[in-house]
Amino acid sequence: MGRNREFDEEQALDAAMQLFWEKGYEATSLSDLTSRMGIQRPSIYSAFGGKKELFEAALRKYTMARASEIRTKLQNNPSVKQAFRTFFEDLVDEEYTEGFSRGCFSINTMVELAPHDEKFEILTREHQMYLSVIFQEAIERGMQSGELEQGTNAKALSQALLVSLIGLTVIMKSRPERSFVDNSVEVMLALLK
Amino acid sequence: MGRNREFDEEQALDAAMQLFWEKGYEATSLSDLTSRMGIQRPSIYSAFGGKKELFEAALRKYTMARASEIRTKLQNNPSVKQAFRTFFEDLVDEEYTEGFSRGCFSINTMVELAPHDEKFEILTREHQMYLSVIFQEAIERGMQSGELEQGTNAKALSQALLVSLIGLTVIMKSRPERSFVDNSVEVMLALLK
DNA sequence: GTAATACTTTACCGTTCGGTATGGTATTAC
DNA sequence: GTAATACCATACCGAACGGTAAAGTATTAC
Repeated sequence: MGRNREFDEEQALDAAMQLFWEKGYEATSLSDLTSRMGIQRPSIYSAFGGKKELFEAALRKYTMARASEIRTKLQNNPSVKQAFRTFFEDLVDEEYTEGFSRGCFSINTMVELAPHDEKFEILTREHQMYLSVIFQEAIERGMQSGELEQGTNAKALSQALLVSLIGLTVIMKSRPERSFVDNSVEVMLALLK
Repeated sequence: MGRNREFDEEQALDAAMQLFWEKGYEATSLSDLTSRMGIQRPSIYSAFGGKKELFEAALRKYTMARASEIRTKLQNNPSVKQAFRTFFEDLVDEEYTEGFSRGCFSINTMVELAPHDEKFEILTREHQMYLSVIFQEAIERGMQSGELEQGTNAKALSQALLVSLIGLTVIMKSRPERSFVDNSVEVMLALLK
């Protein structure tokens, strides 16, 4: 009995995710959230708990979506080298096309919250570890198909590529010349051989 | 005429730098600052202007000190390969030795402020560009001495190494297993040949 | 229809925020 | 010594913060 929730919880969470992604945790106020989510303050508390809990839910939603997106992109191409190239180049294209650089929600959180909050240290670490495994599996596929050298250290290489991806994502926030980023991508992709 | 300033401005700025470095801009309050700097609130305003201006002064102090520190480390070793290795390994050691990961003040600022404040976009970009030139000069020295291959693209390589350095610094905030970082460093250093 | 229930809305809570006006105090120039 | 000056410390400002109590409203079960 009783009334049913009027707003779409998933849709509201998505709006919160966009906002936290853009502005980070501290700089996002509850007023920002209510106006963007289209619901009132107590609705946030009844549906999600509080600001921190809402942030965590938003981050979880983001990391799950992002991981499966990356997995798909790397699997869609029969050539592993081409798959990584397209992935990196698309990433750069998107950041330079948009007027604004959101970067990666998980990376932003690693910088803002992970050093002071163990929950987010763990959450972001697990996401990065998961991505590095996705990278590793793609590289191992390339080794099995003969596209990549047999002697390749798939684990170390995937970890280095992930670290480079993070570095790329972060430095683009300072809007360096496009050639800077393009050069870096070329050097990284040359590791795949 | 009139009274002279009682506190050491440079020392107070240094305390502010440490605090902003640890906690970022938004999460650092004026109360935090006054207690750590050992001075009262109006003294901050008369000496530095305001919170944003104090932050900027602290960031400038940091980037200048950091750049010259890095330049020194890369010049101190006759072998460029060894210089980069020591530089990266020391960086990792320091982060894993301390219980707490401050990372790099400029990188933290790139993530927190650069996307929303052009002044810090420019400031952080210029610092990164400066570092990449330091890297490039080191690599070019290595090419002249014959330690590195003549065909090396010094510019692209230095940019890629800088991007990797940023990625390393950031991912360490999530405290991955040490082997993860060590592996990445090995792959990156292998680019120097 | 009725009573119970759970959501929405409004208004408000104490606290903390960045920033400043004010008054006391030490130092300077003369 | 004296007057002018500039720093220091306290107290305070309005605004915004995260969070919640209370009242109104729609929906449910019976």
